[in-house]
Amino acid sequence: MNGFLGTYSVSLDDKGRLNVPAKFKGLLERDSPQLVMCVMDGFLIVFPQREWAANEEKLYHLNAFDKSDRNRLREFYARATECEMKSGKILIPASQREAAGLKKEVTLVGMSKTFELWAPDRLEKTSK
Amino acid sequence: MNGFLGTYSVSLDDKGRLNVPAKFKGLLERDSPQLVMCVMDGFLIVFPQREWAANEEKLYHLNAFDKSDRNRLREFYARATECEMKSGKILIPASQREAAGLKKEVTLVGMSKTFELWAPDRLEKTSK
DNA sequence: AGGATTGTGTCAGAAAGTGTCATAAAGTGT
DNA sequence: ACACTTTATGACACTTTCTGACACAATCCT
Repeated sequence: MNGFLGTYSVSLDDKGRLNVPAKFKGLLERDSPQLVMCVMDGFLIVFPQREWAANEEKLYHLNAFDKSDRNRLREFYARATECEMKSGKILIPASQREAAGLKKEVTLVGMSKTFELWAPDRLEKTSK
Repeated sequence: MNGFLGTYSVSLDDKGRLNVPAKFKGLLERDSPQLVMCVMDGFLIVFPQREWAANEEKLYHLNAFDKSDRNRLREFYARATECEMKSGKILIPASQREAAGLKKEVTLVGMSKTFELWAPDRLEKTSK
């Protein structure tokens, strides 16, 4: 597999779990079921664990005792949550669902190393 | 696990104890229940014991006979308290609660190696 | 000592998260 | 086009986690 590709429309179950499409499932299983889900402006990005770690490295030069550096670190970490694919599903925490305006229907967009979760209406607006 | 990630809203009990979210609890249990809690500008930082020690090392290069270095050291140590997670909870000393303006609701922000405790209104202000 | 304040363990009910399965829908090979 | 396989959905039962409260222990104060 070449990474996460394509657009899928899936529906969340009663507890807010996302059923991972079979094609993505394969990728996650090979790597690891560990994920980090991160709020961006109005949508969510899902990083496989390894990919998240790679992004985190870019922050190592920041000084946690410096006020403005610390603010930048906080922005990054505060929006993230650890998740796991369990029984082929990913539970999207209530706070993240809300941040991304996710109701029942969710559009999933592959972005190679990561993938995104969108409320269908929001995606439509940005792609115009 | 990737360290402390995400934002949680928790409420203190009648004695000012914080109920540690399950995801953070796991991390603390693996390391040790020993913590150091430290007042920063208007919020609290919680260091797992090991992380505190690592940070302390960074301060060794400061000169104990230099006035401004000494002031920085004093600030750092004077505001720190040792704590422990007991029965899955952390008691936040009254003085720290006051310094951070914590009432019933507390927002907990993961910062990878450490995490922060905020009064919700204060956090909102700084993130703007 | 007695009373107040602060700290600690525990538990019940509510809320949130998890595993599993039956059915429906979509995809595949011949 | 058909039978068959795989995948997705919705539902249910169950488990874990969170909250608020209570009872008790330790400490401090006068």
